[in-house]
Amino acid sequence: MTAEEENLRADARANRDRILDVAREALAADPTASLSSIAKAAGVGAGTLYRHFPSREALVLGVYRTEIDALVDLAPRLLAKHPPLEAFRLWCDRLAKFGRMKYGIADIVHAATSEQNIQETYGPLINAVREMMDACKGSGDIHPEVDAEDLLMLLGLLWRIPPNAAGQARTKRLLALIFRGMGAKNTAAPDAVPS
Amino acid sequence: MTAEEENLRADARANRDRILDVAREALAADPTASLSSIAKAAGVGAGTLYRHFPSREALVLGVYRTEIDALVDLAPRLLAKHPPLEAFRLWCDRLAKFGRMKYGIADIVHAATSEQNIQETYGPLINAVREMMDACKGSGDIHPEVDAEDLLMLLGLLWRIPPNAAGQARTKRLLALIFRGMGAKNTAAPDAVPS
DNA sequence: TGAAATAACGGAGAACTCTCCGCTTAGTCA
DNA sequence: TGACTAAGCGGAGAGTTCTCCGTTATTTCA
Repeated sequence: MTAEEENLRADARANRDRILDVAREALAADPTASLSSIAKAAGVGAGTLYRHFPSREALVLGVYRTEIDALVDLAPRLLAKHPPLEAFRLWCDRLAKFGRMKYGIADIVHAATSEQNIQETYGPLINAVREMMDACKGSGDIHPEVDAEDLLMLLGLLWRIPPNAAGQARTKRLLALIFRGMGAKNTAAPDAVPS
Repeated sequence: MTAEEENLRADARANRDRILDVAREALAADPTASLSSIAKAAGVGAGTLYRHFPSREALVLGVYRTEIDALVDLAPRLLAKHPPLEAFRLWCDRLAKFGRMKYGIADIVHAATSEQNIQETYGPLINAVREMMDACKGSGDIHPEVDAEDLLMLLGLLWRIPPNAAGQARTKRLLALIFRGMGAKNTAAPDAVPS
């Protein structure tokens, strides 16, 4: 997953970084900012932007790469400190919270689920989920036939929920439903969700 | 929900019908057919098409309105013939099947979940779900706190699954997970899903 | 029936996405 | 260090989406 960043000619790499910098600001200010305006602001042609990020989704994923990596890193750390099921619950809460912060951009990420050019960023996320699920299966906390990709699909849904009070309640209900659907017993207090 | 069809001037209504006719064919042939090409084929200006259907989603929902209505009508008929939970399961299977047939268009429908101008078509679907869920709650088959809109969000997800063999397996797994999440006991044979 | 009122039309045009391909330049090797 | 060779650039342009608003048609009602 670093292949896209290494083996790049110096100028290409500089352009890539510059585009990401500009895009981070532009998208934060307005999630619908046009790609051509981002290209112009970064001082590159549209072709250059599209070569590096073939779609809006790819660019967004690039921009939030850091946050996604952090989420991936979090998984083993939680597993080390908590029983599997609890670790998994906490991780999902964090994932939901991340989506809540990025609402308006989240649907783009979600739409990207099945695109190949996204798999590179998406893959590590799947691995993190799988790792946690395997731990939970090992401890008998969830059904063994539940699939990591299935689950990530469901979790991606959480990112499409508006970040208001009603949305937070819905997130809580859906997470509860999903965990129950995976066969988890009601061990966690439903109010233990950190804000 | 008929307000959009009544109170229309004669020419407007004729245009609306013609657009739907043309769009049905054009979208069946190519789900990415441009809206301007559809407008041209229907012999109306772009403005007219957009006034009737403010977005691609609205047009698609209009085109599949018949099928959606059929799905809505199906709910009470199933409830009359089967125990609540079984009726609900059968209905969800039909919903999944519908999505499978319309793959490529389904994501558009899914994306429209929170748009107001879609609520008219979306509303009856929610009502159908609520009706079945209430029956299931009445018979104690599912948890009382599960929400109809939550569930429809989850079911909408099924429409985004590719209609191949792997996709069908995933659909089955997800439906099983969702029903388990709602608190349903494993009553239905997992192979009872009609193709 | 003949205006007046207003619902609806339709296409020009602004803004955008994405591709194509001739040109430029970084890396390489004798 | 001077060319050679791809990798990379960038902008023109084709195709879209969606809006705006002057024009046209349908109702209504006197």
